[in-house]
Amino acid sequence: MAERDRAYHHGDLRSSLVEVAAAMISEGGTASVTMRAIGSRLGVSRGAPYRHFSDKTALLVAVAVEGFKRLNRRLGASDTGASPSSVEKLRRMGEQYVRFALEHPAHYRLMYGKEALARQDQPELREAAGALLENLVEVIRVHQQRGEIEGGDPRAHAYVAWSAVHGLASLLIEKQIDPNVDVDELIRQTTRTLLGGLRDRSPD
Amino acid sequence: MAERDRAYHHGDLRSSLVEVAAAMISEGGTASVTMRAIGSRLGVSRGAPYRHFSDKTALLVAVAVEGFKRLNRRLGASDTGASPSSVEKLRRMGEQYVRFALEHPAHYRLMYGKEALARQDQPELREAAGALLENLVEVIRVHQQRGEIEGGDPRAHAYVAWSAVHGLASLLIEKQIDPNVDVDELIRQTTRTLLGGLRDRSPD
DNA sequence: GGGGCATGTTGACCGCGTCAACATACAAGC
DNA sequence: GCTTGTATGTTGACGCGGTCAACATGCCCC
Repeated sequence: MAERDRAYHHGDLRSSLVEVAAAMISEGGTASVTMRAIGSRLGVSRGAPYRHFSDKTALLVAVAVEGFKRLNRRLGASDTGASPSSVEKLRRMGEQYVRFALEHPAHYRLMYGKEALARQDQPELREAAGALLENLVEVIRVHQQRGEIEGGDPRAHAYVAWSAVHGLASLLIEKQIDPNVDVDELIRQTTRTLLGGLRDRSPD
Repeated sequence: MAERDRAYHHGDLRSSLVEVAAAMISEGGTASVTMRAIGSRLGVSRGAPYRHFSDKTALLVAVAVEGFKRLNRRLGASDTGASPSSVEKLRRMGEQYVRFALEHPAHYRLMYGKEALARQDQPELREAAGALLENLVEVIRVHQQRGEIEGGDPRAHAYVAWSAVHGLASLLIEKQIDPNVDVDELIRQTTRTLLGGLRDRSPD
């Protein structure tokens, strides 16, 4: 019961701060997030957040953690309904990953930006980002057991897959990709190429 | 002769600004780059840069452009000495790409960060980043003609390849990858998987 | 050698993150 | 119920950083 966040003056300000900060990031980008703006949006003064976060970065880390959790949930959800006997599941995960980034560009940027990641000491962040990787590893391991993906360290495969989808997401978000290309098709092609490479490694 | 940047008061301050800013980014990260610091490092006041750049972001864009040019040069150099009749060239390009990012993390971050990319209106930046893609497309086209890479839009393949190396570079830079893994091996595995996927697309 | 423009300087302003001193509200024990 | 302590929120102030306007200075051209 020691953890009751309930109402002293405001009532669970900590959660509200994270929530509002996330909303502001989505609406106006990271630059629009200032301690003063967050406070005023919650009817609270600029100093109030410092009772819950040591500094602004700590708040942003919390927002990033929240982002990783949402992303993890979403990837986990791509589980359901997938035809279970093909790499389809991995393909869907990749697709959902990129889609998440496209739908929440500023939030995604924060998750992978140095602002948040400079604080990898923060165990929560390490854990949330780590969970992403672990899920990937697990899925790959399953596919390996089914012979759908070549053997070898599943973690290495996971890194490769992660790189591919993260790279695509990043390039799309940062508008490095010609807006005329069909994004859906590009996502499909990326996952296809990736899976093709994982499936069949011809010797040198 | 109209473009002589030579000495009014300082002597080609514009170039010096870009140079010093790039150096400071490498040494102390983007946060360490302030107009005042840049100025004092050049023996110039804080206001001087504004005679050459409309604002700080414009300066950073110039630094980013310089980064893309360096990266392009480096990728072009991986041309020489590669055994010309295999995808080896593409593999080397990928490797050099990631290595560049690892050697200049802050600079690389800037190149792909919103700070610079928000100014895509800036034609120089579009051009420098575009050249990267064009080079990739060209190499892929050559490999396609040799039958080493599957057909289809080479631009799409280029985006996929770019995503893979950029994603890996980004994850490495942001310390998302377990420091215990062998980076060289991971780079090799990524390019191998990528090329495998590009080479051989088995039908669904 | 004087006028005009490019370049550099300085003072000032504002917004920001942050801290310390202060204020207030809630909980618990008497 | 009242006191007291602590968790929470407020306010004033500081320093830093980007930026602009007013001013100063050097260079080129006529």
